[in-house]
Amino acid sequence: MDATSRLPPRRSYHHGDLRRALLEAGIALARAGGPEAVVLREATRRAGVVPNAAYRHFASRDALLQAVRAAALSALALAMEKELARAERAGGQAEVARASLRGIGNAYLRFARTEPGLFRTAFTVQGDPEVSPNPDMAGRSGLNPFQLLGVALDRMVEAGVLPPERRPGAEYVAWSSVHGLAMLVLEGPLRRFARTQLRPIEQRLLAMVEQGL
Amino acid sequence: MDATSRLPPRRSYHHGDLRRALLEAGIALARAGGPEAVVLREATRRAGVVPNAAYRHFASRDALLQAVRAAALSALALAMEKELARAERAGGQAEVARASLRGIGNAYLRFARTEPGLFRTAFTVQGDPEVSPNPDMAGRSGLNPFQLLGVALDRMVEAGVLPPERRPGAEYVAWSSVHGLAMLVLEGPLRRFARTQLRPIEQRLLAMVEQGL
DNA sequence: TGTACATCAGTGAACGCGCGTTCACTGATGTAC
DNA sequence: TGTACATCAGTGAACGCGCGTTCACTGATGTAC
Repeated sequence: MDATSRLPPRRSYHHGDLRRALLEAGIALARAGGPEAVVLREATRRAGVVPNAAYRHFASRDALLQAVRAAALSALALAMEKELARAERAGGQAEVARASLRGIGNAYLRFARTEPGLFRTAFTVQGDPEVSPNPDMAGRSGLNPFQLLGVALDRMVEAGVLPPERRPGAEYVAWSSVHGLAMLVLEGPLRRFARTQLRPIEQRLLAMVEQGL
Repeated sequence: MDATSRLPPRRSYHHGDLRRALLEAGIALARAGGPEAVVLREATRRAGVVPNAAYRHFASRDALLQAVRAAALSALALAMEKELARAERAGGQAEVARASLRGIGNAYLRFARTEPGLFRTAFTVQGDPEVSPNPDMAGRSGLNPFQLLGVALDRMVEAGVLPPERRPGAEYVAWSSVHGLAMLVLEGPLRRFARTQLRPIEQRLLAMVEQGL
């Protein structure tokens, strides 16, 4: 697209770190335009390399996309970990647990708001599932976003805020609510809402989850 | 794709009802493969007509897609209306109100489960918003799915089950939860779950919304 | 330290794909007198 | 009821597009002796 994003011709025949360069170009593309914007040829253009050179490092366009996706999930996991750490300084055990769950939800919604392209890349999978726990999708703890939500819910149980019998399956219910709001904001009827209108809706949703679980 | 879906060559030069034929082909395509499967050329093939003939009836591929989308929303609205009517026979006013909200949620989740292609076509908009209330998206009542959710929530307030001050914005919170679950089932971590595993999660989510609102 | 050779990471050129869309056309239909 | 003509709804042929991907290649690098 944009000429500034292309590199000047290299002087050396070898690139040096083409895999990383392609991945970073892919991330930039996803950030700007979501998964469908991750175009192999454009990534090679930005890396200053001929199109087919990508095949030394990625088996296909889809392999590149999956790597970008993993990076996006990892970024979200890192944001969640920060919130969890912050929650630990919240006071009593029950308060820590509640703050953890809210923190996870807030990190998720903030990620959707501030990085819509990466968010969509992370969560709208078109092809096959890929359920395997991939370390590339994780944060520093080695846990991915879904598992980090589990941590927050475990804290709720340990703190006696969530009855143990309601723990199984709780992540699906919590995840659904927050994910749905994120989607409505990104590509649904809430698309045109300003951030100041969104905040109260977000907080109300999180309160509902906390209470209704 | 499939030869059975193509019509034998017409005997008359004029088709007779090409617009309807194209729309129905488009709906069939969306049903089978979601929005990206709504391919103008394939629709004309199925209607037994040359590709550019479509332009007598639709200004562009996107116009056809929007018409299909409206039809999908209308189908959902009809399903919701049925649930609302059924809820009216539920007993006392409070019980009717609760049954209405649950009915709306169930209709939504069932639509996502049984018509994933149409669901995705209805709700994953790639281009511009189109917020205008379009009668083509409505059910018999003239209300679209979002407005029908509003009806259920109004009933909750009238029945005294939902405090009036919590009414504004309630549709966004309710919608988010249910929409999120539908998305996770269609293209998220719940994709591989059997229907019997899904049902309890669905019911629990709806209970949470009812309580947590 | 120097040379021979295998391996690696790029280049160059070209494919086929199916799509949406445009143009100039012609057969069929409906309307006015 | 019959004819003349405008309008409508199709046909036929062709575009350009940018993509992912394959093939045979060559320049650069690393390794063994």
